[in-house]
Amino acid sequence: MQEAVQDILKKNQLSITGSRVKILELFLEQQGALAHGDIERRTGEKFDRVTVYRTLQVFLNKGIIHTIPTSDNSVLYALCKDDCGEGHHHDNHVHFVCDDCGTTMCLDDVTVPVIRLPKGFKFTQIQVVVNGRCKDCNRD
Amino acid sequence: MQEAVQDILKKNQLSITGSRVKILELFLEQQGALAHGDIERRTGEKFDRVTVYRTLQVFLNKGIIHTIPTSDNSVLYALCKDDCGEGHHHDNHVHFVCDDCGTTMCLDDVTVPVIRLPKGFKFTQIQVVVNGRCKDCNRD
DNA sequence: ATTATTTTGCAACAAAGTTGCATCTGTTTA
DNA sequence: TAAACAGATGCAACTTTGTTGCAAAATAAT
Ligand SMILES: [Mn+2]
Ligand SMILES: [Mn+2]
Ligand SMILES: [Zn+2]
Ligand SMILES: [Zn+2]
Repeated sequence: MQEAVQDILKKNQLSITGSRVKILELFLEQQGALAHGDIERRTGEKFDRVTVYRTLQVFLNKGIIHTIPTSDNSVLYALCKDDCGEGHHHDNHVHFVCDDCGTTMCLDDVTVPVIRLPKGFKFTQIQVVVNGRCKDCNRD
Repeated sequence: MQEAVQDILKKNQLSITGSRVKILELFLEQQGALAHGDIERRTGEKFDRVTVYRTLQVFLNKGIIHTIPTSDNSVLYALCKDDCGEGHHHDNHVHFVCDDCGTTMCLDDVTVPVIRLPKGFKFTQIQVVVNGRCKDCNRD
Protein backbone atom coordinates (compact mmCIF):
# COMPACT_ATOMS: atom_id res chain seq x y z
CA MET A 1 0.00 0.00 0.00
CA GLN A 2 2.72 2.44 1.03
CA GLU A 3 4.59 1.35 -2.08
CA ALA A 4 1.58 1.74 -4.33
CA VAL A 5 1.20 5.32 -3.16
CA GLN A 6 4.85 6.16 -3.73
CA ASP A 7 4.75 4.48 -7.12
CA ILE A 8 1.82 6.54 -8.30
CA LEU A 9 3.38 9.78 -7.13
CA LYS A 10 6.76 9.02 -8.68
CA LYS A 11 5.21 7.84 -11.93
CA ASN A 12 3.51 11.20 -12.19
CA GLN A 13 6.61 13.17 -11.23
CA LEU A 14 5.05 14.53 -8.08
CA SER A 15 7.06 15.17 -4.96
CA ILE A 16 6.13 12.96 -2.07
CA THR A 17 4.48 15.04 0.60
CA GLY A 18 2.32 14.35 3.63
CA SER A 19 -0.96 15.51 2.14
CA ARG A 20 -0.49 13.73 -1.16
CA VAL A 21 0.39 10.46 0.51
CA LYS A 22 -2.47 10.65 2.98
CA ILE A 23 -5.11 11.63 0.44
CA LEU A 24 -3.97 9.01 -2.04
CA GLU A 25 -4.14 6.39 0.73
CA LEU A 26 -7.72 7.39 1.39
CA PHE A 27 -8.61 6.73 -2.22
CA LEU A 28 -6.79 3.40 -2.29
CA GLU A 29 -8.36 2.01 0.90
CA GLN A 30 -11.84 3.05 -0.21
CA GLN A 31 -13.95 1.45 -2.90
CA GLY A 32 -16.33 4.38 -3.34
CA ALA A 33 -15.90 7.96 -4.43
CA LEU A 34 -14.98 10.77 -2.06
CA ALA A 35 -16.25 14.32 -1.75
CA HIS A 36 -13.97 17.14 -0.74
CA GLY A 37 -15.68 17.20 2.65
CA ASP A 38 -15.13 13.47 3.19
CA ILE A 39 -11.44 13.97 2.67
CA GLU A 40 -11.22 16.86 5.09
CA ARG A 41 -13.02 14.81 7.72
CA ARG A 42 -11.03 11.63 7.20
CA THR A 43 -7.66 13.33 7.28
CA GLY A 44 -8.62 14.48 10.76
CA GLU A 45 -8.31 18.12 9.76
CA LYS A 46 -4.60 17.49 9.51
CA PHE A 47 -4.25 19.60 6.40
CA ASP A 48 -5.46 23.01 5.44
CA ARG A 49 -8.58 23.17 3.32
CA VAL A 50 -6.64 24.95 0.60
CA THR A 51 -4.07 22.17 0.50
CA VAL A 52 -6.79 19.59 -0.02
CA TYR A 53 -8.23 21.61 -2.89
CA ARG A 54 -4.84 22.00 -4.49
CA THR A 55 -3.91 18.36 -4.03
CA LEU A 56 -7.14 17.21 -5.67
CA GLN A 57 -6.55 19.65 -8.50
CA VAL A 58 -3.07 18.24 -9.10
CA PHE A 59 -4.36 14.65 -9.03
CA LEU A 60 -7.06 15.62 -11.52
CA ASN A 61 -4.59 17.21 -13.93
CA LYS A 62 -2.27 14.25 -13.73
CA GLY A 63 -5.07 11.80 -14.45
CA ILE A 64 -4.80 10.08 -11.07
CA ILE A 65 -8.42 10.80 -10.16
CA HIS A 66 -11.52 11.87 -12.07
CA THR A 67 -14.69 13.71 -11.12
CA ILE A 68 -18.14 12.17 -11.15
CA PRO A 69 -21.23 14.21 -12.02
CA THR A 70 -24.14 13.50 -9.72
CA SER A 71 -27.80 14.38 -9.85
CA ASP A 72 -27.48 16.61 -6.79
CA ASN A 73 -24.46 18.31 -8.31
CA SER A 74 -22.02 17.65 -5.53
CA VAL A 75 -18.42 17.16 -6.59
CA LEU A 76 -17.13 13.61 -6.17
CA TYR A 77 -13.71 12.18 -6.94
CA ALA A 78 -12.57 8.63 -7.65
CA LEU A 79 -9.35 6.93 -8.66
CA CYS A 80 -8.72 6.38 -12.34
CA LYS A 81 -8.16 2.68 -12.84
CA ASP A 82 -7.03 2.78 -16.41
CA ASP A 83 -4.23 4.41 -18.27
CA CYS A 84 -5.29 8.00 -17.74
CA GLY A 85 -2.51 10.54 -18.00
CA GLU A 86 -1.88 14.27 -18.02
CA GLY A 87 -4.88 15.70 -19.85
CA HIS A 88 -5.95 12.27 -21.09
CA HIS A 89 -8.84 10.74 -19.23
CA HIS A 90 -10.52 7.67 -20.61
CA ASP A 91 -12.67 6.46 -17.76
CA ASN A 92 -15.55 5.45 -19.94
CA HIS A 93 -17.34 3.37 -17.39
CA VAL A 94 -20.70 3.81 -15.71
CA HIS A 95 -21.05 5.42 -12.27
CA PHE A 96 -23.50 4.21 -9.67
CA VAL A 97 -25.04 6.18 -6.81
CA CYS A 98 -26.78 4.18 -4.08
CA ASP A 99 -29.75 6.13 -2.79
CA ASP A 100 -29.78 3.93 0.31
CA CYS A 101 -26.25 4.08 1.71
CA GLY A 102 -25.19 7.11 -0.29
CA THR A 103 -22.02 5.63 -1.74
CA THR A 104 -21.02 6.51 -5.25
CA MET A 105 -18.84 4.06 -7.09
CA CYS A 106 -17.23 3.34 -10.41
CA LEU A 107 -18.64 0.28 -12.19
CA ASP A 108 -15.40 -0.37 -14.01
CA ASP A 109 -16.79 -3.36 -15.87
CA VAL A 110 -19.84 -1.59 -17.22
CA THR A 111 -18.83 0.43 -20.26
CA VAL A 112 -20.89 3.35 -21.43
CA PRO A 113 -23.21 2.54 -24.33
CA VAL A 114 -23.08 4.14 -27.75
CA ILE A 115 -25.61 6.94 -28.08
CA ARG A 116 -27.14 7.77 -31.44
CA LEU A 117 -27.15 11.55 -31.65
CA PRO A 118 -29.23 13.71 -33.99
CA LYS A 119 -27.66 14.72 -37.29
CA GLY A 120 -24.92 17.33 -36.94
CA PHE A 121 -23.92 16.46 -33.38
CA LYS A 122 -20.49 14.99 -32.63
CA PHE A 123 -19.59 13.59 -29.25
CA THR A 124 -16.26 13.47 -27.49
CA GLN A 125 -17.37 12.02 -24.15
CA ILE A 126 -20.39 10.27 -22.68
CA GLN A 127 -21.11 10.25 -18.95
CA VAL A 128 -23.60 7.83 -17.44
CA VAL A 129 -24.74 8.04 -13.83
CA VAL A 130 -27.13 5.41 -12.53
CA ASN A 131 -29.10 5.83 -9.31
CA GLY A 132 -30.55 2.93 -7.37
CA ARG A 133 -29.69 0.39 -4.65
CA CYS A 134 -26.25 -1.11 -4.54
CA LYS A 135 -25.29 -4.76 -4.12
CA ASP A 136 -24.73 -4.45 -0.37
CA CYS A 137 -27.97 -2.63 0.35
CA ASN A 138 -30.01 -5.18 -1.65
CA ARG A 139 -28.65 -8.04 0.47
CA ASP A 140 -31.44 -7.92 3.10
CA MET B 1 -46.00 33.35 -25.24
CA GLN B 2 -47.59 35.46 -22.52
CA GLU B 3 -50.47 32.99 -22.58
CA ALA B 4 -48.18 29.97 -22.43
CA VAL B 5 -46.58 31.36 -19.30
CA GLN B 6 -49.89 32.05 -17.61
CA ASP B 7 -51.17 28.63 -18.61
CA ILE B 8 -48.22 26.85 -17.04
CA LEU B 9 -48.49 28.81 -13.81
CA LYS B 10 -52.25 28.31 -13.53
CA LYS B 11 -52.03 24.63 -14.38
CA ASN B 12 -49.63 24.25 -11.48
CA GLN B 13 -51.72 26.34 -9.10
CA LEU B 14 -49.06 28.99 -8.73
CA SER B 15 -49.91 32.63 -8.24
CA ILE B 16 -48.84 34.83 -11.12
CA THR B 17 -46.03 37.07 -9.99
CA GLY B 18 -43.39 39.16 -11.71
CA SER B 19 -40.45 36.88 -11.02
CA ARG B 20 -42.26 33.70 -11.98
CA VAL B 21 -43.48 35.16 -15.25
CA LYS B 22 -40.10 36.63 -16.16
CA ILE B 23 -38.09 33.51 -15.32
CA LEU B 24 -40.53 31.23 -17.11
CA GLU B 25 -40.31 33.49 -20.15
CA LEU B 26 -36.54 33.12 -20.13
CA PHE B 27 -36.87 29.35 -20.27
CA LEU B 28 -39.46 29.48 -23.05
CA GLU B 29 -37.51 31.83 -25.31
CA GLN B 30 -34.32 29.82 -24.88
CA GLN B 31 -33.54 26.44 -26.35
CA GLY B 32 -30.71 25.60 -23.96
CA ALA B 33 -30.42 25.13 -20.24
CA LEU B 34 -29.89 27.98 -17.79
CA ALA B 35 -27.69 28.27 -14.74
CA HIS B 36 -28.78 30.27 -11.75
CA GLY B 37 -26.25 32.92 -12.70
CA ASP B 38 -27.60 33.20 -16.25
CA ILE B 39 -31.03 33.92 -14.86
CA GLU B 40 -29.81 36.59 -12.49
CA ARG B 41 -27.94 38.26 -15.34
CA ARG B 42 -30.76 38.04 -17.86
CA THR B 43 -33.41 39.38 -15.53
CA GLY B 44 -31.23 42.45 -15.29
CA GLU B 45 -30.85 42.06 -11.54
CA LYS B 46 -34.51 42.91 -11.32
CA PHE B 47 -35.15 40.35 -8.61
CA ASP B 48 -33.41 39.44 -5.43
CA ARG B 49 -31.07 36.47 -5.56
CA VAL B 50 -33.15 34.73 -2.92
CA THR B 51 -36.28 35.12 -5.01
CA VAL B 52 -34.58 33.47 -7.97
CA TYR B 53 -33.51 30.54 -5.81
CA ARG B 54 -37.00 30.13 -4.39
CA THR B 55 -38.67 30.44 -7.76
CA LEU B 56 -36.43 27.75 -9.27
CA GLN B 57 -37.13 25.56 -6.24
CA VAL B 58 -40.87 25.93 -6.74
CA PHE B 59 -40.59 25.17 -10.46
CA LEU B 60 -38.52 22.09 -9.65
CA ASN B 61 -41.03 20.77 -7.14
CA LYS B 62 -43.92 21.34 -9.51
CA GLY B 63 -42.17 19.51 -12.32
CA ILE B 64 -41.93 22.57 -14.55
CA ILE B 65 -38.16 22.38 -14.80
CA HIS B 66 -35.52 19.75 -14.08
CA THR B 67 -31.83 19.87 -13.20
CA ILE B 68 -29.05 18.60 -15.42
CA PRO B 69 -25.87 17.08 -13.99
CA THR B 70 -22.73 18.28 -15.74
CA SER B 71 -19.14 17.17 -15.65
CA ASP B 72 -18.05 20.41 -14.05
CA ASN B 73 -20.81 20.09 -11.46
CA SER B 74 -22.50 23.38 -12.10
CA VAL B 75 -26.26 23.41 -11.57
CA LEU B 76 -28.27 23.78 -14.75
CA TYR B 77 -32.02 23.94 -15.24
CA ALA B 78 -34.19 23.21 -18.26
CA LEU B 79 -37.90 23.07 -19.00
CA CYS B 80 -39.63 19.74 -18.65
CA LYS B 81 -41.26 18.98 -21.99
CA ASP B 82 -43.22 15.95 -20.95
CA ASP B 83 -45.89 15.23 -18.45
CA CYS B 84 -43.84 15.86 -15.34
CA GLY B 85 -45.82 16.80 -12.26
CA GLU B 86 -45.45 17.43 -8.56
CA GLY B 87 -42.79 14.97 -7.45
CA HIS B 88 -43.02 13.03 -10.71
CA HIS B 89 -40.23 13.69 -13.14
CA HIS B 90 -39.82 11.47 -16.16
CA ASP B 91 -37.36 13.34 -18.29
CA ASN B 92 -35.50 10.28 -19.46
CA HIS B 93 -33.75 11.87 -22.36
CA VAL B 94 -30.10 12.50 -23.05
CA HIS B 95 -28.44 15.84 -22.30
CA PHE B 96 -25.84 17.41 -24.51
CA VAL B 97 -23.12 19.89 -23.59
CA CYS B 98 -21.38 21.69 -26.44
CA ASP B 99 -17.74 22.26 -25.55
CA ASP B 100 -17.54 24.90 -28.24
CA CYS B 101 -20.38 27.32 -27.54
CA GLY B 102 -21.03 26.12 -24.01
CA THR B 103 -24.74 25.53 -24.37
CA THR B 104 -26.34 22.61 -22.61
CA MET B 105 -29.52 21.26 -24.10
CA CYS B 106 -32.07 18.50 -23.77
CA LEU B 107 -32.09 16.01 -26.65
CA ASP B 108 -35.73 15.18 -26.13
CA ASP B 109 -35.79 12.63 -28.91
CA VAL B 110 -32.81 10.65 -27.65
CA THR B 111 -33.95 8.35 -24.87
CA VAL B 112 -31.52 6.98 -22.35
CA PRO B 113 -30.36 3.45 -23.10
CA VAL B 114 -30.85 0.43 -20.88
CA ILE B 115 -27.74 -0.33 -18.83
CA ARG B 116 -26.91 -3.87 -17.77
CA LEU B 117 -25.80 -3.61 -14.17
CA PRO B 118 -23.78 -6.19 -12.20
CA LYS B 119 -25.73 -8.77 -10.18
CA GLY B 120 -27.34 -7.31 -7.07
CA PHE B 121 -27.68 -3.75 -8.35
CA LYS B 122 -31.11 -2.23 -9.00
CA PHE B 123 -31.57 1.07 -10.76
CA THR B 124 -34.25 3.69 -10.38
CA GLN B 125 -32.86 6.37 -12.68
CA ILE B 126 -30.24 6.72 -15.41
CA GLN B 127 -28.68 10.03 -16.37
CA VAL B 128 -26.71 10.46 -19.57
CA VAL B 129 -24.69 13.57 -20.36
CA VAL B 130 -22.90 13.78 -23.69
CA ASN B 131 -20.13 16.27 -24.40
CA GLY B 132 -19.11 17.32 -27.89
CA ARG B 133 -19.92 19.84 -30.63
CA CYS B 134 -23.49 20.80 -31.28
CA LYS B 135 -25.31 21.06 -34.59
CA ASP B 136 -24.77 24.81 -34.89
CA CYS B 137 -21.08 24.71 -34.06
CA ASN B 138 -20.44 21.92 -36.58
CA ARG B 139 -21.97 23.98 -39.38
CA ASP B 140 -18.68 25.63 -40.44
C1' DA C 1 -63.05 46.74 -0.80
C1' DT C 2 -61.55 43.96 2.81
C1' DT C 3 -59.33 40.01 4.39
C1' DA C 4 -56.45 36.08 4.15
C1' DT C 5 -52.64 33.89 2.00
C1' DT C 6 -48.34 33.98 -0.54
C1' DT C 7 -44.47 35.97 -2.12
C1' DT C 8 -40.80 39.16 -1.86
C1' DG C 9 -36.64 41.71 -0.29
C1' DC C 10 -33.54 42.56 3.21
C1' DA C 11 -30.16 41.31 6.49
C1' DA C 12 -27.51 38.18 8.48
C1' DC C 13 -25.41 34.01 8.09
C1' DA C 14 -23.05 29.55 6.50
C1' DA C 15 -20.70 26.84 3.25
C1' DA C 16 -17.71 26.33 -0.65
C1' DG C 17 -14.01 27.73 -3.28
C1' DT C 18 -10.06 31.08 -4.74
C1' DT C 19 -5.82 33.99 -4.49
C1' DG C 20 -1.40 36.19 -2.88
C1' DC C 21 2.30 35.74 -0.18
C1' DA C 22 5.59 34.38 3.32
C1' DT C 23 7.32 30.17 5.25
C1' DC C 24 8.48 25.56 5.17
C1' DT C 25 9.63 20.93 3.04
C1' DG C 26 11.34 17.85 -0.40
C1' DT C 27 14.57 17.39 -4.07
C1' DT C 28 18.66 18.31 -6.53
C1' DT C 29 23.47 19.47 -7.03
C1' DA C 30 28.08 20.28 -5.70
C1' DT D 1 26.07 15.89 3.58
C1' DA D 2 25.14 20.70 3.24
C1' DA D 3 23.71 24.42 0.59
C1' DA D 4 20.66 25.96 -3.03
C1' DC D 5 16.63 25.57 -5.51
C1' DA D 6 11.93 24.58 -6.73
C1' DG D 7 7.76 23.43 -5.27
C1' DA D 8 4.16 22.72 -1.64
C1' DT D 9 1.91 24.38 2.45
C1' DG D 10 -0.66 27.36 5.72
C1' DC D 11 -2.66 31.53 6.72
C1' DA D 12 -5.47 35.48 5.92
C1' DA D 13 -8.43 37.76 3.28
C1' DC D 14 -11.77 37.52 -0.08
C1' DT D 15 -15.48 35.97 -3.51
C1' DT D 16 -19.17 33.19 -4.80
C1' DT D 17 -22.96 30.36 -3.81
C1' DG D 18 -26.67 29.04 -1.17
C1' DT D 19 -29.81 29.26 3.25
C1' DT D 20 -32.97 31.16 6.94
C1' DG D 21 -36.11 34.35 9.64
C1' DC D 22 -38.92 38.00 9.42
C1' DA D 23 -41.39 42.23 8.23
C1' DA D 24 -43.36 44.50 4.20
C1' DA D 25 -45.58 44.04 -0.14
C1' DA D 26 -48.24 41.77 -3.65
C1' DT D 27 -51.63 38.42 -5.03
C1' DA D 28 -55.82 35.83 -4.54
C1' DA D 29 -60.19 34.90 -2.32
C1' DT D 30 -64.44 36.67 -0.20
MN1 LIG E 1 -15.16 6.37 -12.32
MN1 LIG F 1 -33.63 17.68 -20.05
ZN1 LIG G 1 -25.83 1.05 -0.94
ZN1 LIG H 1 -22.31 24.59 -29.80
